[in-house]
Amino acid sequence: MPRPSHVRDAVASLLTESDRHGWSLDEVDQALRERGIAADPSSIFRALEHLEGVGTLQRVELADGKARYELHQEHHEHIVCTRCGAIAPIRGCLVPEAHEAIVASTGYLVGGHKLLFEGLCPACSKEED
Amino acid sequence: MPRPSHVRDAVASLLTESDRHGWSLDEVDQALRERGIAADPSSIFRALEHLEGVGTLQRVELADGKARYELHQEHHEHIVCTRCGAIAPIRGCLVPEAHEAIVASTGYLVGGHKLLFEGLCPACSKEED
DNA sequence: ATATATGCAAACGCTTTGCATAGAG
DNA sequence: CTCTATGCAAAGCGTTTGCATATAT
Repeated sequence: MPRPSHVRDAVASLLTESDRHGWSLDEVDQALRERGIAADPSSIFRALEHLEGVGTLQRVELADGKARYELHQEHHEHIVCTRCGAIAPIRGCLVPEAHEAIVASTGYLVGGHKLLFEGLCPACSKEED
Repeated sequence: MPRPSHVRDAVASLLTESDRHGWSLDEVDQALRERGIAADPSSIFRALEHLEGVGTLQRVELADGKARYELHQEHHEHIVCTRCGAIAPIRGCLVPEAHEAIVASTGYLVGGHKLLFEGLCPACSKEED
């Protein structure tokens, strides 16, 4: 029988209770510490891995080379601030059904897509004068 | 005055003469060896970095965490084969002018986007029966 | 003589794994 | 006793940098 797993539980609560997207391992680590929970990075890694395996989380790649996780939910895109790195979700799908056109031009069978916008978050756009 | 730079020149010719997109450092290294040119990874890295700096190449991120380079050219997207990793370009822009909608929903000022399709390349889709 | 491209080796950041331990059932 | 979550330490992997060397001008 499984033992209680404080790290895994803490990671799950954190990502469930926050509406933040695209958590890196370090960001999870830091947020846990702020909640008074110190956990080893490898434990957080395994927690994220496990929660992805059971379908609670999904891994997203935001083109900065870091593994990022968020609640597994309906398809959506992200926008990342090029100045401070803040990540916001963009609900809905902005990519038209271009599958046929892509098959025609490349011969590839399209399985899915990842769309990432870049820009300035509200706070950073103010400070840029 | 600059000295001749065989590594940099070889990298530039390679990426210019091939129509392949999204070269990783390792792929460049291997292709150079096949051309009979052995170069240290750090030299290839610096060559890519330099060629990006002078505008010959551009760095692209294809969500696998590797730094990838290709000829600097007009905006286009990519599709990557989930089975063998082959990369093909998709000419034109498939993302509608959703900037106003994104500003409305997120408050971010949109600067650009990166769109990556995933699928099966022609060769792999045959072998999948 | 000066400037720079290169190789070599090592540092680095982040991810991942091996191993021993501790603690719940 | 058995099984699993955890910490600790170390290995991996790709990128990046410091340093000494070689070489063209």
